[in-house]
Amino acid sequence: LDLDTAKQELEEFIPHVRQMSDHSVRKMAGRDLMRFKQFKKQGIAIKFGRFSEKENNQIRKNIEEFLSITGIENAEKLLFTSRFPEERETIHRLKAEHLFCEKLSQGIPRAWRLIYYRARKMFDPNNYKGRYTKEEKEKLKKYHALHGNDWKKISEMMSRSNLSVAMKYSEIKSPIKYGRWSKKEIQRLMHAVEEVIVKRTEPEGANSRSSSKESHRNLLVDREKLLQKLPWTEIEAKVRTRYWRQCKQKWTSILTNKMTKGQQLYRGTNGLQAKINLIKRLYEMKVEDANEVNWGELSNIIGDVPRSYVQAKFHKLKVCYVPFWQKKTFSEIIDYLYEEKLPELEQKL
DNA sequence: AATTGGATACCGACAAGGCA
DNA sequence: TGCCTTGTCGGTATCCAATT
Repeated sequence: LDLDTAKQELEEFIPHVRQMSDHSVRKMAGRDLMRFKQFKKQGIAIKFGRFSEKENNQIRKNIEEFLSITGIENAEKLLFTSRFPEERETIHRLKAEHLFCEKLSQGIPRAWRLIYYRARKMFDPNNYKGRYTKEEKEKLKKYHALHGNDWKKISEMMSRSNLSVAMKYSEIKSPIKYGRWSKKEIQRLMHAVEEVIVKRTEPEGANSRSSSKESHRNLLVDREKLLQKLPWTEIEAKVRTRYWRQCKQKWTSILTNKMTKGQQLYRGTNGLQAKINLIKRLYEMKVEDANEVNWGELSNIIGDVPRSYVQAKFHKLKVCYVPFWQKKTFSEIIDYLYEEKLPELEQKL
C-alpha cells in the first residue's frame, strides 16, 4: 500500500491525516485502516478526545480476557513488560501468539495507538497517586538536579508515572507566585497575550501601525479561536512570575469578564433563568456522555461567554444539586437535574 | 454579623503530536 | 514502541461578596 493511497483512504476517518508525519501514517494504515472500515460498515464513527466510560470498560474487559487466555498474571506485566526482565521473552511471545494488538482494540473505534496509551495509563500502578506532598516536591527537584530530564529514572525513584513527574517538575522548576494576581502581573499578562497575537497575525514584513490596529480589531471578533490556541509557554516567559497554566486560566477569566462587560450574568433572576435553560437544553440533547456535548453551542444560554464558562457552570450545578453524582452516569445526572431540580428552580422564578 | 453560594485558583488526569 | 512535550479538561479548596 503506497503512502498516497493510504492517506487518501485514511482521510475519511482521520481528517487531519495530511498533517501527520509519513511514518505515523504508514503505521496507522497497517494497523487501523481495516478496523476503521469494519466500523464504517457497522455505521460507527471513529472517535477522538476523552474516552467515555463505556470505552474504558471495554478496555478493562479486553485486558481481562487477554490475561485469562494467556495466563499472564496481571495487567502491569502485559502493558509494562520491560519492568519484568526475566519474563520478558515469554510475555512477548504470548502477546504475538494471541494477537495482543487486535484483542486490545476490539470494539473501540479509535486509532490503535490511542487505545494502547489509554490502557497503559489506566493500568500503571504508579499513576493516580494524588497530590504531591512538600517532601515529594523537594525530592523531585533533587532528583532532577542529579539526573536531568531522565523522567523514566526519576519516575522509578518516586513511584510516580513519567508523565506525572515531568509535568510536576515543569511547574515547580522556577519559583512562581500563588494566590491573587497583582496589577503588575495582570498587565504583563495582557501585554504578553497582545504581543503573541499581533506577532501571529502579522507575519514579518507588514509592520505599519495602522494595519496592526486593524488586525487587532479583527481578532477581537475571532476571540473564541484565540482563546484555544495561544503559545502559553512563550507567554509564561513574558509574565515571569507565573506558570503557563496559571496564565491561561487567568486569561480565560479576564476574557470572560470582558465579554460579559462585567455584568453578573449568573446572579439573581438571570442566573436562575440560565440554570433552567441549561438543564432543559442538555436534557433535550439526549447525550449519553459528557464529551459529546458541544458546550460552545450552549453558551448563548448564559450570554456571550467562553465555552469553559458554561462547562464550569454545569459542573457547579451537578456538584451542588445531584447527590452521589460521582456514582452516576452523565445521562443519569441530567435526568436527575431535569426531573428533581428543574421544577424547584422554576418555582423560585 | 453570620451565612451562603458564586468566583477564583490550584493542580492532577488526560489527549495528542513529535521524535528516536 | 517508548518517551517527552505541549495543550485541555475537570475536581476541589479557598476566597469573597451578596444576602439574610
